[in-house]
Amino acid sequence: MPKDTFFNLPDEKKQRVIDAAIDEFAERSYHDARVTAIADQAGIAKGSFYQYFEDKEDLFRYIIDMIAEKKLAYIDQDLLENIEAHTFFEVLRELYASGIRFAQEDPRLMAIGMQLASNQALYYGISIDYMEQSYEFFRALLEKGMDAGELDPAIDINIASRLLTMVGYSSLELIFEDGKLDQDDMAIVDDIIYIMKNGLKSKAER
Amino acid sequence: MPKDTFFNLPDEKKQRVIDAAIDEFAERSYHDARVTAIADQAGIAKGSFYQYFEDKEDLFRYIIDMIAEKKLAYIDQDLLENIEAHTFFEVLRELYASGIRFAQEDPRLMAIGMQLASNQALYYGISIDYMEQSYEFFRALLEKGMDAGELDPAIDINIASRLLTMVGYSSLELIFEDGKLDQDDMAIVDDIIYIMKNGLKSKAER
DNA sequence: GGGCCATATGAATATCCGGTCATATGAATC
DNA sequence: GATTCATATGACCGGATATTCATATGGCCC
Repeated sequence: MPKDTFFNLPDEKKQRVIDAAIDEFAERSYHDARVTAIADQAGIAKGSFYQYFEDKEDLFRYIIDMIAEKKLAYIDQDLLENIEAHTFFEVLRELYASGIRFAQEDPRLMAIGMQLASNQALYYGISIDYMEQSYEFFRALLEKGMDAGELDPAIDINIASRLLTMVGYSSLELIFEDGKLDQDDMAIVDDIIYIMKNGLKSKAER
Repeated sequence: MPKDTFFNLPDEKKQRVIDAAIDEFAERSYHDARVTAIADQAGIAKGSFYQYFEDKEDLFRYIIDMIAEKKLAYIDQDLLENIEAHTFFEVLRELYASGIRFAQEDPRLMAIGMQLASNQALYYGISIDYMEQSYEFFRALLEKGMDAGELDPAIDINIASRLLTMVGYSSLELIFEDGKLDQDDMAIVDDIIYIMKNGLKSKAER
């Protein structure tokens, strides 16, 4: 947790520090990110940094928590509250779509999130929780879909929940491959959903 | 390329260096991996390290190439040579299965491979076209499967090839979460193949 | 003005690491 | 035993970085 000194800062200055940190962590891994660069870009003295945060990790965790919170906010709240009124695949589509909206809004946050998601080994304690949360969410969603008869009962829910988490991240990687985002992105999501829904097998062979 | 001095080493000593390197690169990212730690663990002087390799990157590439080669060897060669005689899903199953056999044999090699595959951004300057190769392979496989009428023609081959690559890696991550899943590893592969083949949708709704 | 307190500062410190180099070793050859 | 050559060694250098600390600043209350 950042120190009181940080929270007491004028909003504008606080924001400068947060912005500088996001820039640095988006460009470099946690270990390679430099406190000096963050302080410089924020226009504060290096010493001040340590008046605000215990250490580098303190800031990193703060930023990660902020990203997680922000990402959650991109999911259509109305849909989340009336989840019963939607089909499994509608909800899945909205989840993947919200990931894309989030990435479009601030690619830096996505870059940080992807690092965390894809390289857990490097961030032992820090990332596991968020992954776990995602599994839990998908598990609940899959169970509901199964109860409603929407899903094939032969599916293993544990495996499917992990698969859907990974596929969600894959979609973001796919979309970011060319470096730019455009309206075709939703088409990619729909292609992915199509595969997850119907499988690869030709209809003739079913 | 390592220097001649390295290749002239007695096998036992060579192996000690390789083992130490694998341990270090499995635990830390390329940038965080320490030449000193590798030399120490291998029981050689730091100076000797530079008699064997140009620099850290030289050793890293050597290890990566070794892993790629080893991984390829885990794929059933007979199946690869007679690929025409097998269905798409048979080949897919064997590919995923070989990944698992490889990971079981030496988890350290998998850890290094996963790092590379999932986060090339961390290795600025060291571009390794590992992933691209996998896409290409899956693309060719998908095209063949589509020509044979095994696959749904509505599938986007580019997207599917990336998805299959990612899902392959997901399966490895899945089997590494021991204790959470009470099935044996090949059963996990079969569950994943089932989903990729048939999709999540219930048969009643098709 | 003077005392108090939170905050700001950046030079200094401590640590770590990749890579170099002068020197040592030891085996083979004559 | 002298010479040569490949190999081994670890102290050392240069650079980078996180963190500390003594000092300075500036607002606030009396």
